[in-house]
Amino acid sequence: MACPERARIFRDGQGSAVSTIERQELTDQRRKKLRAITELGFEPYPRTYHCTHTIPQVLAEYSLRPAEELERDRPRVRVAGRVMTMRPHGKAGFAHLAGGGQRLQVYVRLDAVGERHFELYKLLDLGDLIGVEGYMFRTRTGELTVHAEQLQFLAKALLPLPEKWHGLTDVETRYRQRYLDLMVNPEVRQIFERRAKLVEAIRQFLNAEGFLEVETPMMQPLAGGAMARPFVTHHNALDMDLYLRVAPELYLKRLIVGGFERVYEINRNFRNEGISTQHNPEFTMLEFYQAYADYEDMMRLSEQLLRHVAQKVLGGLEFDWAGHRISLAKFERLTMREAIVKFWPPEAGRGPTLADLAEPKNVFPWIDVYNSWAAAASGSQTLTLDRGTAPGAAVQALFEVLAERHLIQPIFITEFPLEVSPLSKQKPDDPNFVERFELYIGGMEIANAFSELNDPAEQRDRFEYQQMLREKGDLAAHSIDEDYIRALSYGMPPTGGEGIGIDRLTMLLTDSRSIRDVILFPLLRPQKSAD
RNA sequence: GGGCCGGUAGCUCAAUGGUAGAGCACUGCCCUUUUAAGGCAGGGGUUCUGGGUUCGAGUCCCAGCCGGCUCACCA
Repeated sequence: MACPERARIFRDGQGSAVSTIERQELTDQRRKKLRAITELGFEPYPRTYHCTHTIPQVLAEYSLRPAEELERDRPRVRVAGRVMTMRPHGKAGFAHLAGGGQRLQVYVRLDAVGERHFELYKLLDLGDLIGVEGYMFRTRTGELTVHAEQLQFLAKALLPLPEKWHGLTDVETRYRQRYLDLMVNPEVRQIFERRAKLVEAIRQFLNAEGFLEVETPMMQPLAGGAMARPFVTHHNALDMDLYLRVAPELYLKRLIVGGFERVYEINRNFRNEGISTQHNPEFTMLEFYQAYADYEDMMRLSEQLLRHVAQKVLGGLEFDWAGHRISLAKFERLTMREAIVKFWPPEAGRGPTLADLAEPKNVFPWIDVYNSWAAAASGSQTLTLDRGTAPGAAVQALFEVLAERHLIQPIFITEFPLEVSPLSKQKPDDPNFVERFELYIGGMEIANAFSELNDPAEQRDRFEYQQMLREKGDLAAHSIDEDYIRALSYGMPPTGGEGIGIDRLTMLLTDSRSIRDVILFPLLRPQKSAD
C-alpha cells in the first residue's frame, strides 16, 4: 500500500497551509483504519462488486411493500453506495448508503454478519464506499432497510465529508470541488440531471422534425458567426494560429449550401469576454438551421421546441424563476422600437413615439433625454456610447438599458438594426432593419435568430463594414470570411437560423440565478500552489 | 477592469482591541430497530498572506491573494 509517511504541503489560494492527502490528522486516522480493514482480510481497493440492484431500484421495488410481506419473503439484494450516516449501537448499527442520488438504510448486527464483518462496520468512516448483501425489511419506525448479512469494503474516503446537516455552502469550494457538492447537496445533482434531460428533449424534438445533428470545427482559422472576442491558440505542426469558435454559425450554413437542409449542433462556444452570473467563457449553444424558412418560421419552431422541452423536463409549461411565475403558454412579440416606446420610464418625461424612431439616427436625442433623467434618478444607469457609435447600435443599446429587465414572460423582440446584424437579411420595406429576433425570458436573452442573409454581394458589404469597425478597434467585430462568401456564391436557399443558449435555458428550468450553478465546472481563477 | 461585501478547526458558524469558542465531523469507553440516535471523556487553530499602529490585533490601518454580488463588455 502506498502511503508515504512524509507530508507534501501545498498552499491554497488563501495562502494557508493545506496538506493534500498526505498530512492531516483526520487523514492519518483514516489511513490507519484502511490498514486495519486490510488486516481483517478485506481488499483495500477491490476491482468490482456485482449488485443486484441500484439504490433507486431497491427503493422503487420495495418502498410500497408492507413490513409483513417483506418479513415473509425476505427478498435478497446486493447494493453498493457511499456511507453517508452511521449510528452505531454497541453490537449493532445503522448506516445510510447514497447512490444514484438516493439513500438506503442498512442495518448491521453482529449476530447477523459475524465478527469479521462487524469489525469492518466499526472501522467505516463517513464517505467510505461499501457493498452490502442481505434481505429487505422494515424497522420499527417503518423505514425500508437492508438487513445485512455480508459487507464488502469497496473504497476508503481518506478525506472527511462536509458537515452532514448544513452541507457544503461555501460557493468557491462547491465549484472547485464539484464532486463534494454533488455528494452532499442532492439538489445540485438534480440540476444536472435536469440539464441532461433538457438536452435530450431538444435532440428528440429536432430529430423528429427532420434535423440532422452535426459537428463542426471548434478550432477555426477565423472566428466568425457572432460578435465576440475569441480565444487564440496555436497549432504547432501547421505553425498556425487558430481561434476557439465563438459560434458554429458559418459552418452550419455551409452545410445548408451543401444540401443538408435541416441541421443542428449542440456544443461549446468560447468567448473571451467578461464573466458574470450570465456569462461563462465556455458555454453550450444549440444552433439550428432550416432551409426554405425565415425568421417567422423560426419563431413558431422556437415556441414548439421550448414547449416540448418544458413538457418533457417539467411536465408542464409553467415554472418559477427568481420569484416570477413564468408561463410558456404564450409568447408575446414586440419590435425593438416598440419595446423602447413601451418601456420608456414615465418619470423621464415624454418618450419617443414609433414615428420618432423611424430613422435610427433619430435615437440620439432620445438617448440624451434618457441620460439627463437617469443621471439625476438614483438607481438608473446612464448610457454611454463610444464616439462614432452607429445609429443602429445606439437603438439596440437604448433598448437593452430600458427594456431587457422587464422581459420576464416569453417575448420575441423583432426587427433589429442593420448595423448590429451582419448576417441577417434586411426587411424588404425598411433596409435599416433586419428580419431578426431575440427571445427573452426571465430578463435574459435565451435565443437569437434571423432570416439568414444569402446574397453574397450584400454579405461582402456587411463584412467590409465589420472590418472597418475592427480597424477602429472593435475586437468583437467580424473578420471577412472569404470562403463563406464563396459558399454563398454557389447559392444558399432562403434559410432561417437560430441559436439557443443551453446554459441559460437550464437556469430558467432549474430556478438557478447563476450560470455557474448549471455548469459542472465553471471557470475559476486557478488556485496557486507552492511547495 | 470599477464599486460593495466577505475569508476564523475538516464542515457550518461565534468571539467590545485583552487567555480563539460552539455544533457537526474526529478519538476512547458504554449501548442489538436508530435516523440531526444517545451518554461520558478527549484531541484538533500560521484566525487568507505580508507589512504597520498598539503594552497587547481575529478585531484597527496599508498592500496583496482568493471568492461572492454588482457595474462595464457580451449570449
